Amino acid sequence: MSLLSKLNPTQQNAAETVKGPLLILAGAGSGKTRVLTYRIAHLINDLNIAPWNILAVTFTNKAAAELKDRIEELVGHRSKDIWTGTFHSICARILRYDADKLGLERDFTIYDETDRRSAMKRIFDTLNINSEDLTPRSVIRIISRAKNSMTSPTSFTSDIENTHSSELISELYRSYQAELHKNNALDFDDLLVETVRRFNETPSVMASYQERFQYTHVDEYQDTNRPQYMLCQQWSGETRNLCVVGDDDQSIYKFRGADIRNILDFEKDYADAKIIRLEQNYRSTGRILQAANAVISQNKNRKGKQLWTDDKDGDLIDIVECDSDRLEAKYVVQTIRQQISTGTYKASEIAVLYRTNAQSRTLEEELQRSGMPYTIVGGTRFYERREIKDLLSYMRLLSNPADDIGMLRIINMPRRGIGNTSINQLQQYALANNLNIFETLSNLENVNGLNSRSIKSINRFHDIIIYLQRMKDEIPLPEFGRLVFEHSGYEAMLKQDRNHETEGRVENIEQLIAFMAEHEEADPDANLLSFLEEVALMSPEDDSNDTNNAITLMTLHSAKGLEFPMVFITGLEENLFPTARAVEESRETPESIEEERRLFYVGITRACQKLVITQAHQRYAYGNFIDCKPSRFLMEIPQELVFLCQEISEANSNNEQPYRNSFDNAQRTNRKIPLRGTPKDNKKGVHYEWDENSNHSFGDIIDNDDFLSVGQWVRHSSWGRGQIVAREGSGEKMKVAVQFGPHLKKIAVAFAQLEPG
DNA sequence: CAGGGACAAAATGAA
DNA sequence: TTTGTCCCTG
Repeated sequence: MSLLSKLNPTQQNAAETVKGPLLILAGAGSGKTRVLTYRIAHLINDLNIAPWNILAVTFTNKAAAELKDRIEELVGHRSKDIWTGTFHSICARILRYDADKLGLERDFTIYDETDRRSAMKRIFDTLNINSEDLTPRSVIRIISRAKNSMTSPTSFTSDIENTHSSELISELYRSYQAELHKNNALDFDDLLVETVRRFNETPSVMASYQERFQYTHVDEYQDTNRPQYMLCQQWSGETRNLCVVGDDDQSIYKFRGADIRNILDFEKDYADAKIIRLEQNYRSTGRILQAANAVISQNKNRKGKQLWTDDKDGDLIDIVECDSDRLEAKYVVQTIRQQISTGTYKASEIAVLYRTNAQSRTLEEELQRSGMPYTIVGGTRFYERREIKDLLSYMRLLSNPADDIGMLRIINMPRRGIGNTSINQLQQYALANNLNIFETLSNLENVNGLNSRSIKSINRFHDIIIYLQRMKDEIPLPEFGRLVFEHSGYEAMLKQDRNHETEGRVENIEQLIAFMAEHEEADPDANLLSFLEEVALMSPEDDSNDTNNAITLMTLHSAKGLEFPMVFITGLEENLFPTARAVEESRETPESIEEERRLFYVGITRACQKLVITQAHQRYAYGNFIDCKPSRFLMEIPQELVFLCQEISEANSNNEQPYRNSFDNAQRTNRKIPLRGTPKDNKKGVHYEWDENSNHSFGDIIDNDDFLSVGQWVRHSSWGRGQIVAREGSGEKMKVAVQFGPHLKKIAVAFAQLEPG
């Protein structure tokens, strides 16, 4: 019996069409991963194609791993040799593997957003740029856009909406590339652009890959940008066995250069292309699909398709109006609690989606208050935490000493007596002699203006780096990670000021070391470089932790490709979803709202059975409340599909303390909170650290004439007026109990650090 | 060169 | 309102 008999006729057709260009227009939930899986298995099993001749590009590394697993179930261990990965990871692999032939250093570092911003900032500093409307950030944005449309510094003209400053930007672009080159680094965009460029320059290398990639598959084709489009052409080469899968209605990455025309014009690019539409949906109920179809049909710019299902109509879609974002979160959490307690859905079957990462905070607080398990995908990502970036910068520097950005990050972290003046001298010397900073460290006697103490400190640092460099290939990866942590002095620094915050940091680093162990275990050829690469190219969806029994919180973008039995989409308000920017742009170009609508469409089609959409009348942002109007998208859902309900504030406001986000947040994270007295009483800022372990009791009386005496009122920017009800100690170490709020329900105990004297 | 005050920026989405 | 960065001072 044939492998493909498990597919429906259209799917079968798609899996069997292996020669020539093929576009599979796959609607949401139409089983495209299934088709890809079976298609590749069919190639290997039935057509005897060698696995290493098959390439499959997916949107995340996790998706790649899943695809491989599923293929393995059909063809066994042979699946190991299939080339899979994201565009970025495959390019990185190629660039490293053939670095020498392509004119690169093999150990190049991959710069992320923060790194490239630091690099640009450095350029701003050296060129002494102080422009009103140009910031490192905005320039990076423009350069990134240029790269995504394959525009080099030389061909850069003012075609990208900048007026008079195009020459300057072109100059900055050039300098930026020079800086990266000097640091032996590539940024995310370069991985793609450089592969395309170097393939063109070195046809022999390109030919070797074309020979290898006999059958190329690209998932999520609607979100490819210009360089990715060109890679598709290069990789599929003369065989033109290119199978792209996508859905024009789900194109949501315009901001990073995705060009929806790639999919809309596929037939023009490949005249002999075959097109197969998958429109039967196996995921959602009838009503959810009807809503999705109705919404997306408002878009003009699309190929057009109608999803249909054999499934039942299912529940109505709940649309819930809430008074505020806080109540919205409460409603979501309450509803989830109900569903879980009645056993209708498990936590892992529920997802809460939102437009912007910032919205997760309120939801997170409410979930935490209710004690329900949840996991946040993306957001403040693990690898962007300070301590993790610092430690990774050490490791990066050790594998690529030319990486000045990493060097600058850690040369005085932990503080080791290398101050700004010394660092500036080093930088100047490096610049003048065309060296990187690491190289100047062994030439200190030639650097002007260093005093003997600085030289001593720098030498000590230099020794640390040399030692670690020597050790990097001597011991297993996780052991090495620990060595870096200890030997760099980072551990000592964290241990020195022991509080809740630093304990969290130590835990994070432990976790990083655990990842290193995992990485080494997964890949016998693992080394420091491969670990750093994996980390750099990780997508937020990739490092989602234990999702086994937790509610999932994520942005709509991250939700692409996933499905959940029950889905909440929150914040359906004008200027939030669609975003203010999209609303504004749509005044001139009405179609700019369409991308947002597609995003909403993606959200709706994530739901299998139950969809709840919420909207708030008021939202808390930048410290005050703003009024919100319901999103236009809400009106696009046909009324007969909707159950409308309202969530009124009175129902909840009775016994809740009046504190807003920052209070809970601060208590939870034990962050230092600046608490200022009223100007009349106290002109100096005083820092408090919340001390949850204090057993200080409410009635203690400590009398004192100091400005923080009992009975004194103080004001905090978020929590309003509070009164000191108790105090302990004096001078630098003083505990003060401050009470906020009218009902005397909550006592905040503070640990004060006063000005000496 | 560490610590504090003044001031600006923040939040669209992400490999 | 909160957070990060720059510059100034002791």
